[in-house]
Amino acid sequence: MSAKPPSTRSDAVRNRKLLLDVAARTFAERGVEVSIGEIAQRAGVGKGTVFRHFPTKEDLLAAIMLDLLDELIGAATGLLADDDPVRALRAFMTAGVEAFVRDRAFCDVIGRPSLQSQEVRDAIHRLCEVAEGLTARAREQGAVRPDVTGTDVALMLSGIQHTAAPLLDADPQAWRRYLELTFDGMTAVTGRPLPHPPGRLTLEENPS
Amino acid sequence: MSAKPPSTRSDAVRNRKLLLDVAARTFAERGVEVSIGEIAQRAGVGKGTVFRHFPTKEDLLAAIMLDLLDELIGAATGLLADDDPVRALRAFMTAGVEAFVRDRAFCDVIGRPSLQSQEVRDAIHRLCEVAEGLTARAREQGAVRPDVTGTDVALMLSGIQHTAAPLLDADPQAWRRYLELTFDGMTAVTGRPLPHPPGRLTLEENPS
Amino acid sequence: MSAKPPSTRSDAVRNRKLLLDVAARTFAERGVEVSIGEIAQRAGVGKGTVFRHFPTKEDLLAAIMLDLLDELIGAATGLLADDDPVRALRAFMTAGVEAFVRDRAFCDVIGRPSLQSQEVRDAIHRLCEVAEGLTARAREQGAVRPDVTGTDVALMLSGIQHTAAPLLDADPQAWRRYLELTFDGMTAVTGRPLPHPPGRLTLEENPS
Amino acid sequence: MSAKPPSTRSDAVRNRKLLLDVAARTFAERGVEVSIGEIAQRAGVGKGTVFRHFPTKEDLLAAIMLDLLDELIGAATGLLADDDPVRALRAFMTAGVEAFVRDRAFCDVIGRPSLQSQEVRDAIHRLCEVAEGLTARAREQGAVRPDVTGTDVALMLSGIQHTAAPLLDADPQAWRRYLELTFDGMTAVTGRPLPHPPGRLTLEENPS
DNA sequence: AATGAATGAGGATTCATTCAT
DNA sequence: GATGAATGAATCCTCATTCAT
Repeated sequence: MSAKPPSTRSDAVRNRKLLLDVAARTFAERGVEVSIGEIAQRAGVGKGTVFRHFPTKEDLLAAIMLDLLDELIGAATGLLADDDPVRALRAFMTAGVEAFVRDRAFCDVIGRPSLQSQEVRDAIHRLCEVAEGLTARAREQGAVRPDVTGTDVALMLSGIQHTAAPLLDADPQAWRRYLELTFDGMTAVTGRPLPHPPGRLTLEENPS
Repeated sequence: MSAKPPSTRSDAVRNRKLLLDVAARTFAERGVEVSIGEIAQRAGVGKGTVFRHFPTKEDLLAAIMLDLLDELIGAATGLLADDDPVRALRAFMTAGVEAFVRDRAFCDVIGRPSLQSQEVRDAIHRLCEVAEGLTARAREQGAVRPDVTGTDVALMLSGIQHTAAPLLDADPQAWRRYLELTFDGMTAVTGRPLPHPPGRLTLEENPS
Repeated sequence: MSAKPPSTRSDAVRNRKLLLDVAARTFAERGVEVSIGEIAQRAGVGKGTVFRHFPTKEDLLAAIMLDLLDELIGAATGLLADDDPVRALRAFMTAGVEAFVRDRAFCDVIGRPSLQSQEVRDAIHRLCEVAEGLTARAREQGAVRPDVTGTDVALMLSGIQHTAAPLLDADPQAWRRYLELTFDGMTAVTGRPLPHPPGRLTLEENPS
Repeated sequence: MSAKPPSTRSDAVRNRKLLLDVAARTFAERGVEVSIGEIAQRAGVGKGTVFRHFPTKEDLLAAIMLDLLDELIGAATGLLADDDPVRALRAFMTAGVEAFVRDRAFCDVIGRPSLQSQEVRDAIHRLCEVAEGLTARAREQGAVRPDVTGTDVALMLSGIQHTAAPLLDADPQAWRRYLELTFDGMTAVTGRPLPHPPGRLTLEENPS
């Protein structure tokens, strides 16, 4: 009852698609702060249309984030078929960091649980699971330390982006340096286990 | 001459201190978005009082950020005297990540150049320099890879915080895991240099 | 492209008109200092509505001043067709002084260049030009002294209002006395030229 | 009981004088809008000191306006002794217009009755009386038209300033042109009386 | 008396959201 | 369904005035 199914009228479908595209691009460039007004303008539709398709700004944002997450999950799932686990894991992390680098809103949302709808939290959880699939294969083969989890890997994508963030204006590829460094940390053979148990993301609304 | 020095009157000094404390705490908890009105309310003073001490919100934020940065720089400088370079570097990074973990506004400011005053940029630059001092000693002794710079280290502090961010509500120490992983990446002996040249932070205003 | 054209939707048109009316009346009565909030209240709309129609207070003021100036320019242009140049000039000055007398904001704007947008400056310039047209005809026929310009005439409209200002509450027609006196000064045959060259209004923003 | 006599303590006397000077200069340059804070700063005293000497901003303004008016009244009174009535009248008007040209706040106050205290209104009344003295002498000698009054003359001072106002930045002497024109209007022999009875300034508070 | 710290009402402006057309 | 007009809460900031030091 809360999630009214998207209309199937052809113009509405088209508009919904258009809005998602434009909003995605706009949020990506400028973060979650962009106003609905600007998105509507860029899309060439009225603000009312945005709100018809997405009852609140949060809903619109969530839809876009879900798309992004699904894409990433899809890519990761595909990589499970790669017969070189390390290459697959690296490809996944590369794609993941790139997604963050490209999208300021994605960074905002992942970094601020208060911006996450239940659906987004669920998708993040699924992402962690595929990541775990990829990680497990590399782990089993001894290519990454035994105590690195899929959640670790997923979380580090955002961390790598943020490490590089202050450099990205001047050098859009700066993240590659930190991805490599992180990768080396994951694969390092230290003999010492990581000093803190791995995390699990909270699936429920945080009542803070 | 344009920036009048803080008053030395005892009541004003007390209030200024109170304001900095309350504002620092508030910014730390909720990020740069908190309104001056709320800070005033929490401090039990009128809005006008905040503006008397800090002519703009930006000034207040900058003062707090400078304090934080100076503290960190001071700690790092002290660690230069430690005779174990690796221990010193690790201690510095620990302190740095803790600073980010404790303070959402610090994360906001470091991650968004548009929020940085020239003074803040300068302080960040100084921080990178001390970080380089600490890193160089560890590097010279072969404890960290030869191509890791102080700026790398400083940048990674923020990255580590962001990696752990989604876990911190449930587990405030989660960052320790990622600090260790990062540290291992820095110290890993791979034989391969990092794939992208190290960055330099821009010192001037970015005219974007 | 930056200044979106006023909406043509009937309710918006009505509201825009209402807003202009109310704002014009309010500005007229109380000068440029009235707050947007008060105008909105008097118009029975929300503050946001005012800002939707006029993005800044300055824009609203400019729109009203332009209307006023255009009206005056239109009247003056019409008077160019009058076959009695002196009667026409007097009619123009009468209309002009009346415009000032009726409108405190008009006085404020004309008297304070910092309140003038480029469009307003341009309109004032056009007003001076029509005034010159009217003046020239009277001058040619020897009815006004040879060295009185259209700009002189336009400027004196405001002067006459200010002369009478302190009397207007008690006697709303008091300006007629000073208009006559000024007119007599303009038409006086003294044989002596005016002691200072005529002025030209600056068309560009004053960088003071 | 409402007008506490100025203190006679030497430092207080000195401060009062200093404040009047600085405030007069500041008001003159920038009009009645200047903040008390700026005046205090320019005078090198605390805001509290300003309010000790002048309980409200209005009081300070009134004191300055009174000084200005008294000076003008004094000069006019002196000119009553000049044996050339026309020269004297012209000298008075010159001094008067200059006073307005020099002082934006004077213009503001004269033009806006709501800014006038009872004392200021009284002084304006006295000014009109001396002006009448000067005018009468010129009138008797047939040098100005028979129906021009001292109040007319006094009022026109402000009008002349406002006529020239838009030119004054570019040409600080522009008012001379309009003073002459006005003077010629006053002295014109037209045979026609002015079309509206002379005004009298209201002495009481206007309950608008 | 002098100071300048504190106050809070008031002002312009933005923006998510609702609703009449 | 689409539109964009209306709304009003929220934000930063200014300034006359009061009052503790």
